[in-house]
Amino acid sequence: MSKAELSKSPTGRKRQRITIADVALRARVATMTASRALNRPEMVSDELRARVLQAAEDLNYIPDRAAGGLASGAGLALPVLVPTLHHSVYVQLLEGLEETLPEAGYQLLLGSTEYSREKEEKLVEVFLGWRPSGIILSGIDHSERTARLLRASGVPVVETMDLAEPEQAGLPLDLNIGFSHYRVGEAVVEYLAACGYRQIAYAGTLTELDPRSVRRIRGFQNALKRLGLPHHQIGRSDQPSSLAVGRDLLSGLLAEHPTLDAVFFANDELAAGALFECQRRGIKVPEDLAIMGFADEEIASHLNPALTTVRIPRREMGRLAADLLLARLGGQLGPQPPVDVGFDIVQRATTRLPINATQERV
Amino acid sequence: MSKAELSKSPTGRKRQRITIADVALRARVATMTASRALNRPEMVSDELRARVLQAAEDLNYIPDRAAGGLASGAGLALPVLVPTLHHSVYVQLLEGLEETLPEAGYQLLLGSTEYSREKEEKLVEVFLGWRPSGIILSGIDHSERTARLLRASGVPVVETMDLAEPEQAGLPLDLNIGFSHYRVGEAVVEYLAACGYRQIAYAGTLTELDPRSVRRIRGFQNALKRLGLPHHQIGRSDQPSSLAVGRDLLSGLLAEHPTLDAVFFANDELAAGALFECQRRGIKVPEDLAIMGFADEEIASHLNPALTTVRIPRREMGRLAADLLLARLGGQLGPQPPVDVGFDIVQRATTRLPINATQERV
DNA sequence: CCCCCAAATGATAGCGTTATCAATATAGTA
DNA sequence: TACTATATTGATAACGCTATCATTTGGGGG
Repeated sequence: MSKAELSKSPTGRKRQRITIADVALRARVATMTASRALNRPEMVSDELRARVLQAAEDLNYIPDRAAGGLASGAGLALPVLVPTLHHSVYVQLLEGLEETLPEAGYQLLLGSTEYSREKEEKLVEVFLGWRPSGIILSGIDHSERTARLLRASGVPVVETMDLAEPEQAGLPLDLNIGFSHYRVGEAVVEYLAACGYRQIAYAGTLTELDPRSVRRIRGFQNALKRLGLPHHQIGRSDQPSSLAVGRDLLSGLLAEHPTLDAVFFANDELAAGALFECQRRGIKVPEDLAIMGFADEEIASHLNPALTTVRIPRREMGRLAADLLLARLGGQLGPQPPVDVGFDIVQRATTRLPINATQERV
Repeated sequence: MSKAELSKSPTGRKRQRITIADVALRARVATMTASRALNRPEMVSDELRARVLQAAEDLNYIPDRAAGGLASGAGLALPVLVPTLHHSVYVQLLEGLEETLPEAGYQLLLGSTEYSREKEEKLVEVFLGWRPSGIILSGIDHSERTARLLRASGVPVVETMDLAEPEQAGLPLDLNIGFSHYRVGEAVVEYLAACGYRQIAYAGTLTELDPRSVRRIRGFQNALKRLGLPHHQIGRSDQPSSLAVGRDLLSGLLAEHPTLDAVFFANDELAAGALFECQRRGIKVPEDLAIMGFADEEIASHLNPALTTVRIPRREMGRLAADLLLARLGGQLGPQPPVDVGFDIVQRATTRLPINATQERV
């Protein structure tokens, strides 16, 4: 293919990319016909379509999505914001989204907020510049500006991994699918109490910063109060969660409250770290101390003893979020109430069996 | 702000987005001045700049990156392809990239290939449509079409996580920073042999499909041969790697080769699964069986006993890849030879100490 | 006090596509 | 055979932004 064959720009601006005009030229058709041959094959005769396709292949033509989007007004991008990629929960949420969205023609743009509202705000601002068709957020707590920008943009929003309660005025922003962290906190206490534990602690990271932690702890404390159990034992760390932090949290709690009989960790990674520490110290689980995790990541079922935890349907949440969004994008899905996907307590071997209960699941 | 204040389109095409024209109108300046006030503040007088910024804020204006990119010819996107997000290795590689690239104004677009060349090809095609400034790939093995499209596009490419050897003609595509999987295979065998192990097995997933595995195994086998050790023990699985697969691989290998004294797993997750299985079966590690992992993920140092593994500088690799790419994008960085970041064997407690050696690192 | 240069601002023309509507060709109908 | 409905194809004008070049403004030097 010679340079001469390229369509040339009248002005002096740089010009290098193979454009649809080049393809059309080579196929001896109008650019519009080339565009149609590529995007709406059924509108073009077999012969021209073949010529265009061949020309495109010959020239290694790749359509410019930015230009296409500009012209058609169609959205191209679908940003997804997650707090971190270090928890398999979010990776699996993504997988749920990826099952449907890309094949519907949307490009997922990933951003991680590191649990920071400021970062989230910045990312939302950046991504809104990419003509998104919609946007998928984790959690329902956002900065005022984030909410304003999103509302002003008119872009459909899906908030996942948390549930807006009816009493939270103005929430959710738009679509919402998730589960109640408050109720997780409650349910865990109820479960541990049913197993006969009395000195129950909570241990987590970013306990003040992450609103989900805050609500989980609130549910946890309220349930303790309701059941007449002590409620002052909260292990906190401002580090991002890791096995090492789980270990430290356990050490800290045991140092302060030697009489603890159960600890609920904010995720399985922390719980696993704590369990490793117990192994090292010779603390028997669950005889000396019960441990519960959260999220049911793969490691939970492989630990020795296997970790009792809370299962959340994250892949399913991703799928449902995708479905909701597609329905909205497709047309006539109006405002929807929040969808509660719930959660289950997965009983394994780091807690003793509830009194009057049989094993729920392994 | 009333609808009437919006600049209006002469034709009947849909029109809704707040554009820079709206901002300019409100600030009573030309659109070009508004553009400059936003992008090259120093070129505009204080007064006008203030008016424009205020107007933009009032209108919740968000610039359309696609349009901007189209007009300026500047690249906006920087796609990163990784095989999976389930291994922290790749997440940390990403973190290394994120340290520099976003603040240099580039938007990272993430794609996961699931170790499939076909998926990679498709993703490359999609991403090339996004006017990328560059593109970052994992591995040096790509389909013929992938290579052709990339070359035709003229976009700078960085290949990471693997190293093109001089004898591999035509490789790398462009920039390359990584380490040699072949030499990892060799080094592990040499290390285990130095510890006195004789019956050494390799266990991994996708051992035929993933060229990195293939090369690692080749290095492994060649070293065995060179040292006069048996070389027929390879555990394979076609599942994506997981703790469960690690456990199964261990069971399979032990069933077939009861005399094994050491197993090298293709990653730490597999090794951890195997270790959990040993705990369950009462197999003593390293007395009855030595286990080695690969990648030095966080869990390695927390397992009991702590896992001997191979450390690869993935965050650093990400940083260096970013630096290389920025240098290339910035201007005059020409062709570069592959950069070898190397690897280290991290000696912990799942292998016995090498004869005539002291502990390297904990 | 006039001229020239630099700084600031504005007008215009694309960037690569596609929506829209006009033009042409084909086929079917009366 | 003339005429209209239908299927293809083509020309043109946006989409929202910025590069480029023209115009206006404000001084400093002669």
